[in-house]
Amino acid sequence: MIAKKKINIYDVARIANVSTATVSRVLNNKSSVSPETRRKVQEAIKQLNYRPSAIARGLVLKHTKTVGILATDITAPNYARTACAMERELFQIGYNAILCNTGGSIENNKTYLQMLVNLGVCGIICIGSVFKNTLQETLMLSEFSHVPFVLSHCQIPADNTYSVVIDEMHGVQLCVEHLKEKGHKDILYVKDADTYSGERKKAAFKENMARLGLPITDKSIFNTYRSFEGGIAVVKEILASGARFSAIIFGDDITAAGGLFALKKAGYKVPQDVAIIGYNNSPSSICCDPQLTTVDNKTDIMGNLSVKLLQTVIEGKETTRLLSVTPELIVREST
Amino acid sequence: MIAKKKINIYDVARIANVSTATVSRVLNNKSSVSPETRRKVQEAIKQLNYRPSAIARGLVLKHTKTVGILATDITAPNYARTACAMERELFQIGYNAILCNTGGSIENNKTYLQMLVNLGVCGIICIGSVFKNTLQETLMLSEFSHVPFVLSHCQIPADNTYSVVIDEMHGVQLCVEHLKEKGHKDILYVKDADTYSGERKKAAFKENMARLGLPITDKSIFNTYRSFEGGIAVVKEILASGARFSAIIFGDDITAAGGLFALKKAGYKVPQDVAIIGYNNSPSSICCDPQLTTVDNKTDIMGNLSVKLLQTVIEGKETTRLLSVTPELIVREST
DNA sequence: TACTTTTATGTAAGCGTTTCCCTTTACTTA
DNA sequence: TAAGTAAAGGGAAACGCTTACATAAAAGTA
Repeated sequence: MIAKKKINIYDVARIANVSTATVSRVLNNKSSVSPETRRKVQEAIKQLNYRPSAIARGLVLKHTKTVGILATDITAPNYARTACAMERELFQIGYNAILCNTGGSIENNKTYLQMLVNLGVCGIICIGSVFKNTLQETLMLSEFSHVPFVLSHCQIPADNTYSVVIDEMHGVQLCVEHLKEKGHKDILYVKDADTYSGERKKAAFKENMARLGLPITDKSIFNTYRSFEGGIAVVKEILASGARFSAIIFGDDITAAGGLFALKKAGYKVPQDVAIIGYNNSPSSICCDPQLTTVDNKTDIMGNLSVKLLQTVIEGKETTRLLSVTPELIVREST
Repeated sequence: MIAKKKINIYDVARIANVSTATVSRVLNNKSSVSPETRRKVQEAIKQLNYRPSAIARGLVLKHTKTVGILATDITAPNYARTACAMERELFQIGYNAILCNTGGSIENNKTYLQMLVNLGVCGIICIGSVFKNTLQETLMLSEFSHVPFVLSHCQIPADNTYSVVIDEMHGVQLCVEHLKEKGHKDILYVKDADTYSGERKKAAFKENMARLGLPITDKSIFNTYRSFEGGIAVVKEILASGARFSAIIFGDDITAAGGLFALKKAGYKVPQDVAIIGYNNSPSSICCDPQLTTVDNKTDIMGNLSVKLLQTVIEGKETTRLLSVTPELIVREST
């Protein structure tokens, strides 16, 4: 570590033979600096290889030009892609992104939220259901409500929040309609996450089945945990339950992949004997054999919209509180 | 937005009837504060719900207690998991993590690097080959060499850097030996990324084939791009080339999955006609049918070690410059 | 010409912390 | 008892920037 004296705005001012105010002005592209002076200053900056300290700037401005992204699990391809899209978009409009992976624990969330605020972020975007419990969530967020934030892939029953969500209702509707068209009647739904969208999809399933006049019984919906193993386990349970079915909709591709695996092991042919639909259009869905029909929920658009929404909130403009994006059914070999 | 006056250390000092110096002392657990005073101050802090500004603190301390993680592509499960592990570990030892997804362009990298420095990070960890070109990389990093940094999943030919890498040589060795044991002689390698580890793996392949006395010709190594489609394309190329082979090692699972797909379409049975090995033990590898034999490169350990290494560098202690972790072969159905 | 306005620049006061350097008080110790 | 030491806490400078205010020069304007 070479002890390198950090050069500051005074050094630049001295070299350029002007005041720090002037340097600051050229730094921030303020008007009323003569071309000649501007040139001198820029030269000095280049010569000294000077970079303004974001921290000092943050102190006086009361904010750093950054926004925090709080993600429950960056390991989920879906969230990872959304986060990437946000990052790109933010970068585009001059913001830096601080990505935090909370793992979903309430304690972690609170700590990270606090840290982001202390760090002077201009806004916060939460990806996914940040807290497990919605009440908790509402309370928690109200504590930080003085900093603009938007919820992505999630929505909570509080009227002071902004969210952009995927239209789960529509996504599931596409699945059910597609299956019905293919002649299926006995359709099962596997819920694999206790999150906002998990609940939404389940509700959407019931509603759409009813709407299309398809049978829905107490053996229409099964629960498991999101993973390959979870998929295997739930299929075993389904088989053991004696439920009638010719198609299964899973809440996520990886769970669907596990289910597919178990189904094939049990002697079922997919899609001949049973059709399968996954969710999220993750890389895994394309690796399955047969390749999974799945729902793409437009992670890029989600990310972009979230950022746009946050921007308007930051700028204090009026805007709608809820943005909904329409997912798309990707039909492949499993149906 | 409620205009909430941010309360500061002066407010606390006033309420607790002490000086700001004392408040600062209890904040930082410094000695020589009487229990009585400490209690008073803590009470005031609680009463006002005061949180010290990380920015102001950063300004005087010359650093915020954060480290930057520069990742080429957070969308790659491998890197995502490493980043998560780092984040957890950093959080553990009291650091905040700023995760940046650069997309790999030189321009982006430079900008992000600069931003991190300006933000006062204590250190930087780069995941993956940050720059495409190694020379560039060396130059670039030397420009930022006054802030401690470590390279993860990458290593460059400069003697002032610290890296933790996966022992690619060993990983590929495991693959080749495993294949040889299974009776394979004509083994192909598909390189799918122009990165540090891509090059390493290719070199390791050649070396191990030679060491084990297996044939290596100008049709032993093929190139493609990392993706499902890339896998399909390269298999078509292999088939068209007339190369002899009974096994293929891919540089990544997703490419292997594409290759598997193409192979099956072409009428090959896996593993009977041809064995396949992927790399990275990603979720996709388990979704394939047959499930892919693959190499797990210990993302958690990589993450943890990177952080530990960075910590010792930050603390200025002597340490080894290169840490190498040993990957593990996960044998599944495709071999 | 004498005035008002505009433009270009400098001065210095913050922003919210930490910490160096004092002072005061209390306690030892010979 | 007097001098010395340690503990507790305060005052104020410093960190590197932005910007309100002040000032001076240049340019209009009647």
